[in-house]
Amino acid sequence: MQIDQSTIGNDLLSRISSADFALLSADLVLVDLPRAMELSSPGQMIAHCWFLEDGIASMVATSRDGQETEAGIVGREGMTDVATFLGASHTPLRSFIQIPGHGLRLPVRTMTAAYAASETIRATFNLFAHDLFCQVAQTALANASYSVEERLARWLLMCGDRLGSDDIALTHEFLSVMLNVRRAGVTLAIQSLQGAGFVEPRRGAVRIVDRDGLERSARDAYTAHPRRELVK
Amino acid sequence: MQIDQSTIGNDLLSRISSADFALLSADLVLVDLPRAMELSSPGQMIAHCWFLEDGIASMVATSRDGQETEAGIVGREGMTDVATFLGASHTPLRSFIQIPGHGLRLPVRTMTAAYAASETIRATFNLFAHDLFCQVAQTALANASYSVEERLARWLLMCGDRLGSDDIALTHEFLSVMLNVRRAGVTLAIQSLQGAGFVEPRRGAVRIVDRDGLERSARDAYTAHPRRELVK
DNA sequence: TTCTATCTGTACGAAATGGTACAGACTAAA
DNA sequence: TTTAGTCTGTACCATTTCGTACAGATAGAA
Repeated sequence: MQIDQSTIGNDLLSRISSADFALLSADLVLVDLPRAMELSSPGQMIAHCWFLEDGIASMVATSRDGQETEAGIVGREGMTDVATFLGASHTPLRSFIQIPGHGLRLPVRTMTAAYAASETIRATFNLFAHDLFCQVAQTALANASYSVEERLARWLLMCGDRLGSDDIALTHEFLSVMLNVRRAGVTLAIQSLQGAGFVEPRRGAVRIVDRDGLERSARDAYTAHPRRELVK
Repeated sequence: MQIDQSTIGNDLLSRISSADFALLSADLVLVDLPRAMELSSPGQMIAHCWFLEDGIASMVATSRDGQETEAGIVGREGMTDVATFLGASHTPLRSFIQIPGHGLRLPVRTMTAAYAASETIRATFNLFAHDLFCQVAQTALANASYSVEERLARWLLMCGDRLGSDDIALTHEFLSVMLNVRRAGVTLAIQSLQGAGFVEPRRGAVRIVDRDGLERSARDAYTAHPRRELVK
């Protein structure tokens, strides 16, 4: 059963030409993406690419001693893992579903074949890879230079962008793991942002109520929405 | 005056086939790379790619408020900037020469044409891009999870790898900017590593005297040498 | 040699963050 | 409605790192 390109919410898949889409469509499978589902694991061969339609996947950098920090996030504007079309059979990053949703699964073999066959697919996917690269570099900067509150603000904004929503359903505990800070530190940062009137805490969630204010809170840790370059 | 591939010390250029090399060689220009030379600047069009033969280039992530942190480094194993062949006309990163040396300059136009023309060039360069991506992700992790001393140890090891030397000629002041820590913090970290017998400070330089010890100091912030995957 | 600029070592309080613990609030299941 | 589990708010001290300052050491220029 073929998937109709016009019904697709993933930006990469909907933007490519119908000829390019035809290179992929036979092997695309619509799947549920429940919370915590692991999309790729460090050190393991990657079997599938994942194109998100909604929800958010997180890419975390890991070290052998168990440290984990989020390097980047991907929503409907992208896919995981770029290692596949860049020719690496595995990745040191762990990708998993942070906010559940739906997406499309594609065997790596089909991805690499289409990438090899079509210059326009390469152009589209390479730009996404570059975009993600920049996001990760920005995360490295944020982790070295900005306070917990600023990093949290950046993170909420990036999630909001990708969800197209101002409700971000994640616990303080979870946020603290992503940002590599204390759980109590997240609570304090949220309170501070709440005091300024930028967010409203809920149990198990945070709601953005003043996006501009939140952007100011993030200072320049949060810059442009990554889609901008692709969409322009 | 053509450049002979066999005389080239850059790993990317020496590894590609002679047919692939022929796509580039007419436009390659051998250049000196003095300290602080800017190879690409945030927000500006990229005119040339740079292939290092020795020395080290630094890629720093920048924000508008003037924060700067090193996201990754590149030596003879690679080039800058990956944005060129990934199809982005500019990059948010600033690249400059950290440790002077020599290299080859190539117009972006030639790079993109060769990338479009040759699947094997794509394979080689894409793997490098993925490698660099992983390095930057690891930097994001290090910045969030490790102490100044651990990050410094990682950084010295990465430099040593790329230089093929244990003498790293950089001042504390410079290191502090790269790591986004106090200059005095670098001094203390070096003293600690010296006390353990892993490095020896010189004026304007640090010498690695016990590589294994330094690796232990870096804990798991420093993992594998990035060349491993490419060379294997 | 002498001078000057740069680099390094050291010190101090201030601020941010970590580690940990515990109580109250909320939610969902029994 | 009760109960158990989870989540959030708060507190305390320890540790790391920052900001800053200044003196001594070193290298190169005059």
